[in-house]
Amino acid sequence: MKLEEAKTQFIQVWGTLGTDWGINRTMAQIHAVLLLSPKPLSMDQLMEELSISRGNVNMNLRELIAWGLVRREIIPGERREYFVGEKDIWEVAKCVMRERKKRELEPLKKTIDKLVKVTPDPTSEEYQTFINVTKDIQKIADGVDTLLTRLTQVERSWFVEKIVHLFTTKKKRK
Amino acid sequence: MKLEEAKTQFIQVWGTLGTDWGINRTMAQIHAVLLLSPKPLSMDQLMEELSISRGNVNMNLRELIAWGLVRREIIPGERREYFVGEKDIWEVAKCVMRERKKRELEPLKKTIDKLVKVTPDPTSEEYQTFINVTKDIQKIADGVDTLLTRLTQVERSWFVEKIVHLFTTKKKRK
DNA sequence: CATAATTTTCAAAAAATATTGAAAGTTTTG
DNA sequence: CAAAACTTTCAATATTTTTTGAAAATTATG
Repeated sequence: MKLEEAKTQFIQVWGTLGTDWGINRTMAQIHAVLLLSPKPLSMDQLMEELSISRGNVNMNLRELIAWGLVRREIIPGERREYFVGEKDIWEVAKCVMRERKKRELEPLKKTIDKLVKVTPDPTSEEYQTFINVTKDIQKIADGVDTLLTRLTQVERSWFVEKIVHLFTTKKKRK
Repeated sequence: MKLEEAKTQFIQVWGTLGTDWGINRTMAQIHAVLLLSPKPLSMDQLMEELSISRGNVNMNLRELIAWGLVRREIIPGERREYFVGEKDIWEVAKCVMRERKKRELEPLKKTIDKLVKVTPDPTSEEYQTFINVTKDIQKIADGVDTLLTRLTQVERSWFVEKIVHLFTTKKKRK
């Protein structure tokens, strides 16, 4: 396969992945283009590459910067701004984990913590079910929180090489 | 807080969570209603509870069943069908992990496996970047695959109680 | 400070996604 | 097997999300 075709396919697959993850397609595609570019790119180059409007590039770049996946780069002597994507995919993954933990897990935990305090009524079956489910969610959410915190702390080499042994060790305890 | 209010809030927060995860709001809300119900519910009860149409309930229930989060329940002597939601949240989490692994991770891996075979051109900087990024994604995707496979095998008690120690053991190696 | 280069904003338009509801389909019952 | 009870489908509609593009804002340059 020729490089150009492969790049197109990559941009497409990364866009689909983004959509699956609730990230808009264009945002993911801009990220893909930056991932594959050895050099920083300007807004005009991104508009050209993806055939999209300036406003669209601008908004999605801002969002990518907020996620920590892209940063501005000023090239001395150049008037216009350039953008660089984080190329270490483990760093990208950690960014996404941190961001989603902050935006989704933490609000969930806050709400659930309130809900488990609902006025008790031990005779009601409805109450029992409610309290069981919410307390269960609370426990799992804590587990996910711990997992994400730990994962965002480990090095890429650890993740890539050691994760296979993660559960095997524990299983021996049985 | 009164139970009714708490239920409403729960349905709302679960719906938001669904939206964040690329699952449609109504599907998540139907799931929430079933989670909180001690008894199986009929389509009519769900329509009533969420003020949505029959067609909508039907389609979203079908999707929930496909995900393995809800099952049909036939009550002897009753003509109409009833539905029950899986209430063990760890089971719910495992369902979601399995389903997304199948729908997202596996297709990604398949495509990336093709893309890393792009025609080599060692002199091109573009080629180098492409191959570095795709091979990196390949490694991380394998790691994620392993992690998900392992996670979907462990018991809820393990996840809730032992996950805290997961990385501490490994860190001692340093 | 006036002009030019570039970025940002945001209302309007387009595209994508979700919902309705009525008709068609299916299963049960007498 | 006809009628009743219930479920499924899907074209039309409504809602939500994304994109555009031109005007406003900002920043650099002479």
